[in-house]
Amino acid sequence: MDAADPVAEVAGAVLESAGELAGNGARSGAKLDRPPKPEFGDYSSNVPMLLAPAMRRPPREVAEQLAERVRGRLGGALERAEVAGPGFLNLFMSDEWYRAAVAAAVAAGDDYGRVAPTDREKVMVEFVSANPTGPPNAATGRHAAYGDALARILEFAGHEVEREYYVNDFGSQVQRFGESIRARARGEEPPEDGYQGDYVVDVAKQIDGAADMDVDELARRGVELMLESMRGTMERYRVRFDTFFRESELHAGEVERALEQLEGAGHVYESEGARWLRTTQFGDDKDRVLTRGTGAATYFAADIAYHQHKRERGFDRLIDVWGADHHGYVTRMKAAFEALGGDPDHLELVIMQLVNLMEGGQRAQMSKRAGTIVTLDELIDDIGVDAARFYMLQRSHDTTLDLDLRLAREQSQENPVYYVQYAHARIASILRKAGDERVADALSKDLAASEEVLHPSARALVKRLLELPAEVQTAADRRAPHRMTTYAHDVAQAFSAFYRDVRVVGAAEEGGDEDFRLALSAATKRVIARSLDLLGVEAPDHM
RNA sequence: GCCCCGAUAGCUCAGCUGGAUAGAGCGACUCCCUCCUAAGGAGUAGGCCGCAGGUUCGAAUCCUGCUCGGGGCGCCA
Repeated sequence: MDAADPVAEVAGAVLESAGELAGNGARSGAKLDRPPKPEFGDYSSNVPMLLAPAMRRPPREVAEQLAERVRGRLGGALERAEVAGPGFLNLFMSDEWYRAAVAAAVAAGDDYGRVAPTDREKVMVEFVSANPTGPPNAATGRHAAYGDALARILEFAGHEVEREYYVNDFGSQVQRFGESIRARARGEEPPEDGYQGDYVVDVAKQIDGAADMDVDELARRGVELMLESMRGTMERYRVRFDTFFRESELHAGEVERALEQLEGAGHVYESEGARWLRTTQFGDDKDRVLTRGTGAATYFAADIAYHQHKRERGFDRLIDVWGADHHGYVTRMKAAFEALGGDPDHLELVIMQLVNLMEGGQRAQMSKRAGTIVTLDELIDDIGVDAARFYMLQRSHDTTLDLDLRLAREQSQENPVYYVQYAHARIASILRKAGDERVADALSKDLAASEEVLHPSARALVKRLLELPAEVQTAADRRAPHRMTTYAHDVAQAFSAFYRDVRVVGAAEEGGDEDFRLALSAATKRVIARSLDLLGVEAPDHM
């Protein structure tokens, strides 16, 4: 049997058998599922129903033929195979198979769950990229948790990943930031369209002679101070960026170069004194301005240069994490990317839906401009990094997230994250009780040779652990870190049932194999730790 | 008007590249610590999976149309 992936071995047996029956063409859509009820076996396949039309036989008859061949292939790993319902093939695995499966997971050690990509890519994940004119807020927290977790997952799935923060340190907003700092330094109110928040006062205090300083210089220094503070918050939030790329760098020639390239490709025209990109050629509903009548480049032009710059840095794939308010920007960005010769499929623009910070049912506003903010730091102070990250990652990125502070605060002990962490700590406690030497000894045993008769709870737990590689793959492929939160919870739950039904330390007293149970517990601990790590959440040994 | 996202249990949401009797957490109610951590466990109640059609052996899942909610439609960034 394939020691590396017991589930793949089962799937392979089914697919190969199907190929023998109907030829290799008839396999698409074939799946190995985990059935909803124990009576339906450990694994089931819909293959018979898919093959039936091609074979011109009733699905259940096809299933019988398939069962025969699968039995031959799997031998002792299979307890029995049954045909059920409209034509499902249900497989019941033997203890022998389960023991070998645990042995395989244990043997993989900390690498368990790591998947080998068919196509290893160099990926850039650009995220947060919040304007450095205000403190990070809850939305920043969602973007940061998502981008970071996605990067962790892609790395674990075998890709080479770089994390970048694009700093918008250029243009009118930054200008207004400088003006606001100067006003505060002079003890005045910021301009109407400036930044009203108190943090501007703090920034002003940190810059000597701010009252008389040039606005551009003030803006520059202010941005650097904000960035420094952002970096601190991100570090606290366990988010690390490989690079901070400043928009201003692009205005020293990169933007002009990108525009010339577009012009050379014949996608640019002049009208009403402005230069336009013919994005309509690439599916946009209207053309977009590159340089204004004043001659100044638009933000769009800079962004084009930025993405061209990314391409030139040799990435196979660019993933940008954007806020919901940027969705209208997607088509034109992809259009520009394509106009420059890029493959639009290799530029992924992930749109994060909003975070609504609620306070006891009331909506808390999050406008950076008005300065009425619950900052990310305040959120972390309130509910902790682990809960904050887990909460932010629990939901799919394309659903609006309601985060009720009062609830998160009150329930911080009842939070799902604590449930998962508790399971981890509990296993740590069991292993402590057994002792390091006992555990090391158990892990070194030939578990496949164990005579442990698995309790249904143990079987359920093993099956959960075996899902890790597929979950990692799915989370990576679908850019869906939230999958790992559900999975982590499921594993914790499966362990709780195992803990309830099966004694680990002192297993011999109830006729069990302590070595096997210790190893299974250790493997579970690793899986939980891994799942949490991919989310950037800690896995404590004590709680 | 156009574009994006959503609509699943009282609340917040998983499940969505089609499978068997639709799940979790929280909330409500009833129980369980002589026993490796009760931050735990067992159970009960709670669903026209927004509506209407369509495709299919099979639809919460795919397609079309509608309804409602959120967001966006600058020579702002």
